Amino acid sequence: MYRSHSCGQLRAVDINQEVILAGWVQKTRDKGFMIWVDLRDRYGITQLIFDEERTPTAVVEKAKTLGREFVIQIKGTVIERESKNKNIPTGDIEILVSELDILNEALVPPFTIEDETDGGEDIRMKYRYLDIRRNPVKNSLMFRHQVAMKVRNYLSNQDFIEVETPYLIKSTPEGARDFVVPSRMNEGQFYALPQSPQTFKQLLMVGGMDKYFQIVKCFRDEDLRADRQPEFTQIDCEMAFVEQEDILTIFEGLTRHLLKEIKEVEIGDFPRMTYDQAMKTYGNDKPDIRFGMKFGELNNVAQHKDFKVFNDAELVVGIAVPGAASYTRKEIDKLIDWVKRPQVGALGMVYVKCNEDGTFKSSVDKFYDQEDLAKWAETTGAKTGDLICILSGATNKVRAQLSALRMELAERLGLRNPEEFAPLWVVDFPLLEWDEETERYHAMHHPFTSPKPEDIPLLDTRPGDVRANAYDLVLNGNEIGGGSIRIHDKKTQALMFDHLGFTAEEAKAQFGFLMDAFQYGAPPHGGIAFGFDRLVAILGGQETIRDFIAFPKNNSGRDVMIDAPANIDAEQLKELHITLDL
RNA sequence: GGUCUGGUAGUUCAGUUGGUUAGAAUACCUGCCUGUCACGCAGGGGGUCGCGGGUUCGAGUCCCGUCCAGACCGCCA
Repeated sequence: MYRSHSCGQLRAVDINQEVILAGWVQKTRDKGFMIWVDLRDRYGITQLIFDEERTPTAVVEKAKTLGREFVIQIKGTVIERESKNKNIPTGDIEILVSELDILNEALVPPFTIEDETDGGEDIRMKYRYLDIRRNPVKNSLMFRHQVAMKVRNYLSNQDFIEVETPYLIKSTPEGARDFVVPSRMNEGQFYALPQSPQTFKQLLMVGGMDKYFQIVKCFRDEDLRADRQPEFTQIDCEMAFVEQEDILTIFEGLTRHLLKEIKEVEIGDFPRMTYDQAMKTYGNDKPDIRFGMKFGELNNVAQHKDFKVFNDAELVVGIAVPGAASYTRKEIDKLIDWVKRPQVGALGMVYVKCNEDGTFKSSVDKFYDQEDLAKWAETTGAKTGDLICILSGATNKVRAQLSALRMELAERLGLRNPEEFAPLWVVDFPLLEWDEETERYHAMHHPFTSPKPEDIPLLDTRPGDVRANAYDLVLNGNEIGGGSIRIHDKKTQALMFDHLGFTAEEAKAQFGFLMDAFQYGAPPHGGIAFGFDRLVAILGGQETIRDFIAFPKNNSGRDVMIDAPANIDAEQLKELHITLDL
């Protein structure tokens, strides 16, 4: 037997018990007459004591050789501490050691295994197995497990069945780049790893599985971000015989359940907002509604004077930044520099200070009088003490820019409280999106999303205005889920492929299996997929998902621990009939 | 593909206008210490200043190139 108890288990009631513990040496405190060792495992820390009078000399001598992260096993007696430690659950007791076995020595780790480690991101990723010993990472992984269990239980209780779908599937040109896998047995051919199990879950609906879910890995060969990994996990769901309303209800229920169970936050009905409303009010299809700073469009009250910049702009729009009228000239200049960075790309920013005495001071006083500025304040909802920040230009660009500014200011003003949760549904997404590069429309969601029936006539005349039965669940400014009611008949699907620029042959080659299936009694169906890593991170109060993934990739998509990707040897390439052209 | 920031001891960082032997904290090693728990005290070892080139009497510091890391933009149906 390696251990009778864990290192987080023993309490005052266990005093006088003989125990066997095993774990890692967190720290030794050698006082000469006495040695204390903090023994750590997943469950906690228990203090061991070796002393001259009560511990066999040979054992004390061995204890002196212990280094950080040595793996040891001890036998001893639980005793009451002379001076207790109120900071840890096992702080009332310690183990008077009688036997000590060093199960494995350890090199000195390259960083400290403590909550506040001295190690940087890079070194911790290289030695991720050591990083996982630290509480913040260990707890994040355990937290992830908890969320996964709640999701499984909830959906299972609602009659959802978890079905595994294949990872080796077929590449399709739409959407993200595929990771491809060469097939040895099928010369010159490649599998692709799924970007999502989309078509398979639809086929499960045709198969009558009715309510399906899967916590599943998905793969996209695109550049990474703090909240984006090339392999990531989705809670993938699909239901048959449902309308949009049914899906929103069930998965609002799931989200509410998670917030209640995990965060003990009770949330009523989630607000809903159309895509158009979200873009107009927040410049963004995933608005963070934990705070205000709603957009005020100022065209009507700002394009009647000689200010050319505004008069030439498609959109003039501002936000009221609470309490920011006190910003100095220098601070405002820095803000203007911030919006002019290439990442944001504004050409400039007009501001209005709403003074405590009710007057306004703006950067465009030359053009506008107090009456004008008062209207701006009214439109943006600015109060005295606020600073109105105004951008102008092409509608889509300006909205994106002002949205970036809004988020940045909220961050700086501490309005993005990670313990506050503000979910909402964004609905009525456009079906199609114009792609400048390819100069054609492509599906905003994916090509299986159904258009709103009443908008179908617009497909030929104003394709950009066709709305889809598509919806996103947004939490604190993050898209945590998205889905749609799918097309379930061959005719509509063919119509969609046609409008997406597929020839009938291309559509058949790539999605013929789905079109075929639709001819054999496909039920109406729809679904949703949640970004599980992101959901867990947000519930855990973080924006970066890496600490919630056991072995994440770095910014360049590398696993620095195992050093992947890597070259393969000539023999493997030959077997796959692949020659490299580098 | 682009913008920005960074790379100096095992680790996290400081390093002035270019100027003596490159510092601090922590980790590590040795010794001391009768209740430690961020133990304390004394001492010690530890550096290809990412890499390559250039300017200069002299480069961690300035210039050019390059590699790596991070954040963001593009991209992510």
